[in-house]
Amino acid sequence: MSYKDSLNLPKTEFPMKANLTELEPRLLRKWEQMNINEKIMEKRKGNDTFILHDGPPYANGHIHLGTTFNKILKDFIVKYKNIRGYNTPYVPGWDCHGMPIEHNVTKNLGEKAKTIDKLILRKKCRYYAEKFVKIQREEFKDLGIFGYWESPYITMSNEYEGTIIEHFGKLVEKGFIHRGKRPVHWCSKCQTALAGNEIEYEDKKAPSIFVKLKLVNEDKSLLIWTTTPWTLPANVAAAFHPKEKYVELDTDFGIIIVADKLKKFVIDSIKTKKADVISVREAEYYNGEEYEHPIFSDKKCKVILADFVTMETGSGIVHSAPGHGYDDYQAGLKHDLEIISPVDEGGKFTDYVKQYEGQFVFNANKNILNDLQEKGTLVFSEEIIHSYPICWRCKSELIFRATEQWFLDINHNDLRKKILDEINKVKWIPGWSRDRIYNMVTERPDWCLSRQRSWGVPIPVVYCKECGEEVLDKNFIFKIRDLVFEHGADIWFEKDVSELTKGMKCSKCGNASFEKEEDIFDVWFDSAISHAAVVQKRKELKWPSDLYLEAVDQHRGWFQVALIVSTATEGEAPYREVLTHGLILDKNMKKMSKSLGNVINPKEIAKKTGAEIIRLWVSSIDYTSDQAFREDSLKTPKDVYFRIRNSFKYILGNLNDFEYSKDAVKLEDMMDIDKYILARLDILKEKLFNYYDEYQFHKVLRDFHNFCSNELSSFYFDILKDRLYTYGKTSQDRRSGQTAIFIIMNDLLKLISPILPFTAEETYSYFNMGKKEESVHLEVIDSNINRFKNEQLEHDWQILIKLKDKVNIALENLRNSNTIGKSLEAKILLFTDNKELKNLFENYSEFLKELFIVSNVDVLESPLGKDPIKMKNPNCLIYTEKAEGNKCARCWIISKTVGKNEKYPDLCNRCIDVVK
RNA sequence: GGGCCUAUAGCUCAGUUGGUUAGAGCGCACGCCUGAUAAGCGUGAGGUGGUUGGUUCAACUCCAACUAGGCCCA
Repeated sequence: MSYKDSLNLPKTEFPMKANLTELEPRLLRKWEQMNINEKIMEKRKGNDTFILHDGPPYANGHIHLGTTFNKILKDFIVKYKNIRGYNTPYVPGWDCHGMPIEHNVTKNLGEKAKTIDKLILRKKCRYYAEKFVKIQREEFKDLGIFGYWESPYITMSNEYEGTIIEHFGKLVEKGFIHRGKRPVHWCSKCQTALAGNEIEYEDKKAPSIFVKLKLVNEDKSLLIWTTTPWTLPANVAAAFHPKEKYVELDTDFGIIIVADKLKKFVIDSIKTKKADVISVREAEYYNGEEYEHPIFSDKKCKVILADFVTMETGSGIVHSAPGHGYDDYQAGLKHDLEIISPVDEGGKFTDYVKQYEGQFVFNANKNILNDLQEKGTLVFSEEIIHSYPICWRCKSELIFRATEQWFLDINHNDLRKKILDEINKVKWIPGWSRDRIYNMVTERPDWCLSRQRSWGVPIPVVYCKECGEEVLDKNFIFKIRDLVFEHGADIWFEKDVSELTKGMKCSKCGNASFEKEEDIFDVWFDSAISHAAVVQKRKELKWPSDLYLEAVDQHRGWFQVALIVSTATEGEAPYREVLTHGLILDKNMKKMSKSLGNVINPKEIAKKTGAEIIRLWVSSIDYTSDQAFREDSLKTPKDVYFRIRNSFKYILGNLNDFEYSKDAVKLEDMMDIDKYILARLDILKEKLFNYYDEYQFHKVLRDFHNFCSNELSSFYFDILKDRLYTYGKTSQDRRSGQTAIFIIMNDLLKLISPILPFTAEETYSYFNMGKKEESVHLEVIDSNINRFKNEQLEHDWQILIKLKDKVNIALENLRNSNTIGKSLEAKILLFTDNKELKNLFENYSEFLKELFIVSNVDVLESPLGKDPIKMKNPNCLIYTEKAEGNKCARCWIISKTVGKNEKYPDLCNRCIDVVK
């Protein structure tokens, strides 16, 4: 007969199949309805805070795998700190101004863009940004991320824009802001500066010329090569590479100086018959040497040393015009060179260059060549075709032209040094991240704050119409700030300048009419002040933040700009810790980009597998290095997920008749194996707490999964089954096991809830734990990790488990010889000469067969004649046999007691007691 | 070209201050179970440690160069 009904088999509604794509929306709705964030904040009020300040993603397009990765990592930390009881307000934010949005909006406008009113364009940009803030917000929420989604920070809000202006005022007040020249890509047809992604490249014809620059004191010349003769009037220096050797050559064109490595190239290019090497010298020898200006003969210029000089082509000596080249500009700053840019907005020479005044630079090339020729300094000239930057809109060739810009002086008031000091106070994770930003700050130039664009926060400065004097006045700026707080930054463009400057007079000439600055702030300035606009202003937050967490590109970006502004205005860093993660690349470790067509949409994946699996994937990898995402990247996380889920299901099923308050067994009354597994639970908790605290999520997941898989499923649960199923329902031993798995469930749920918030919530709803919160995320995990630790048990069980592994090998041999199928058909015989092990066998004499899941275990007095499996240290011989007796119809154990009882002829004694 | 990073089994990761046969999970192969069953258990096969040199009695671990890839500059 069947005794199945008399068993306590697991029973639960908790579905084996997760069906995450159905579960997740359901729980999201639940959280939305109960307003989970508000509830959590209410519950944690007054507790220690942990502030993770969100770096704002750009409100352009849908979220991608990188932003998904980043937000999930942040959520791990916020949810972990929360379950540990911290008050962790998380305010997500968006970066809303800037070129990419303006560019997209302008592109959509087509021809109309050229004539559109600035205010209307700004309005369209605002709609555009709003649209994507909404889209991204829903996409982030779908990933199970908690936070102030209903009141995020957006950099285009009145309050935020006002704070940007306020901080500009603070910087002005402290003397960090100055005006200076800087070369930018300039379209002389559109008469506007262009940003990086507005520049296209096309093959264009250009002159390629070698020109002699005569040394002042000697009858020798430097030889330079250029493809932009029109920049020669702006020449201020000749750059040598500091680490290269230079040779003096006696040629058909006189004695010329070129880089040793390029002499052959030069000789071939200029077609000189004579080329005798007179000397070879280090670049340093020529440093500071004076030469005659190529255009203005009475002007003297100097040789400088600069790293950017290449040995790929040319002569190894670069004609340097800081007003017309970025390298030159950088070198110019370093060597304090004059920044000359004698070219007007239309690309025509100004009166600085009398002989070419009014000529369009590209047309002037010809005349310049002629003049050089006449002078005899033009050594060689030809036409080449090379890739040249052109305007994305009108396709005309761009020039590099120095323009007036606003700068933040990185060296004012020792700022650079202070920033470096602050860097040393911050904890950078991983450690090398400190070196990276330290080197960057050491090298970086002044920060150019101004952009010649429309969509951004205006720079609140006016110029005197009469004398051109700039009014950089904190009182004026703060007045504008107040207007912006009230009306938004559009007010700057809406109001007439006379209204804005009412009552003001030029401090220089006394005139009262002004002109508005039309430039806006670099968007990095927007996000740089989030620590002030958000962390300082929101009452639920606390400055400085505990943590910033962004990808590795933010050392140049957000980490750095925030640090600069904060150090300049507050005197210290806005964060205590900075965590950097790598980037998500495609399967070939290549960057994902639209043009390569290898972009993976997280929404698509989530639709198929659920966000939970993406979260598990995020937690499974070491984020400190870049990660490849492949189609099968989610395969392992899926398997891991099902294993974890099944462990939960097993526990829930076996607790269906258990009520902790009534049925729990006291620790001292529990069976040793139950005490042991609880000791292991404490050890697991201790490790996971440490890993979480160090933000090492892949170690959290690894150990959590190993616990579920090794310690629970294949070891503890497998052994426990017999007891849970066949023992008397209310027997102490069965209740002991249930008590253990109850405690395990209670901790595991909370331990994994930061990584698997949906599954933890689902499991929690099936978990009968008496008094419950509305959500698992309102719970706090017991921080005590020394409840069950027991060194003696740990020691003993280490040996027993080692023995079980050996027994498994013995059983496998028996199976392979077709003697048994399942282990219950076997009997184990053990022999040991080790005292400690003998003792263990005595203490666990009744338990050994449960441990091995066999029907019988005999401890022998002496070894048997047959071949045993051997264990070393402690020594033990293991023999196997087929168990003797009959199979109990109820518990399936083979026992000699089966058949002895008339009433229950097919049951063993143990089961008869239960069934009775 | 410069600063910083990465490179251990098919995949994701461990490997204490250099010291015996380099570990785990997943996957894979084979087998068992059929009372966690679109589950569970067992056993096993997988690694010239990116490459090449060097230091050392001894290097995955230290040093150098190189290769491939990444970020940020240029």
